[in-house]
Amino acid sequence: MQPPTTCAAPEVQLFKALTHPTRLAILDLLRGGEQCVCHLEAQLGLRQAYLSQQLALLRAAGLIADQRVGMNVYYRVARPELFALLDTARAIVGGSPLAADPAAACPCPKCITITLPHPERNDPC
Amino acid sequence: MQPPTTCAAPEVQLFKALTHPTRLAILDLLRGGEQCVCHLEAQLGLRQAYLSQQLALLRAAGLIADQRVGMNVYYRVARPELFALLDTARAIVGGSPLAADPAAACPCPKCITITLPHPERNDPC
DNA sequence: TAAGTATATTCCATTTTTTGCATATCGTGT
DNA sequence: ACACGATATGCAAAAAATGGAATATACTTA
Repeated sequence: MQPPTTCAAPEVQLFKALTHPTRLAILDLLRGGEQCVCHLEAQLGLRQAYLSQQLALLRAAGLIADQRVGMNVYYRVARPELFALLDTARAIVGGSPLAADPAAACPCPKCITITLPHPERNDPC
Repeated sequence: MQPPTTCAAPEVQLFKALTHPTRLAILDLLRGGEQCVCHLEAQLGLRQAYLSQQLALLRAAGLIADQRVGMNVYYRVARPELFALLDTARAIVGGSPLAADPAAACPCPKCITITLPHPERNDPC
């Protein structure tokens, strides 16, 4: 409880969720639509448990939503305005929307079976 | 140094500067134009030293700029896009742009001499 | 039901951030 | 030069974020 001048400011929680390179990278990967965890894991080259922690944080902040399909869990951005927010932020600091490593192919069975020839963009498996 | 997938992400620094109710309140007070420190001090009801620390942080982040006029220092938002960022953030989390306490009049001589009758908006003294 | 795969959670040590206090600095007027 | 008002900075204790390891849960398939 602080003086009435320093209000609760729910935006703070939103910004806190965004103060992390990994979490920003995750959101960027979700620009192309929902992605399964294994995809994110492969593209970012991070350990599963660690990635799951960050996903849980973003989920708790209400920024992403998950949907279970068979064996996999697909995540998507819950509020599309988030992308506008990230774009504005980049316009201010002059950053680039993350160069998703095209060489890192997703090892999940879904992607392997389909064998996409030109992974130009993040395709939903 | 992290794997190439987790890039430096300068946005993180921007968001970090925004993860604080006081700093958000300061930026909101600057919506109406530049304000002297004593103004912010009075409106927010915070100790001067503490406020100055937050201002220094925002300054270091390149979000605000200061200008010395006589005895006082006036701060203004360096990147107007910041307001768009804050607006988008509020659209996501559903917050209000801070109800600046109209009862708290600025005690600095500049404001007292002018004796503004209707402080409806943040006027630059 | 049992095993296997995909994803989540909990615990913990380390590092970073926060915040209040004391004090320093800078410009102004006398 | 001196004192004063306005603002800034350094420091230390408390609080929070970070990232790793082990482990738990939830489907699916056999």
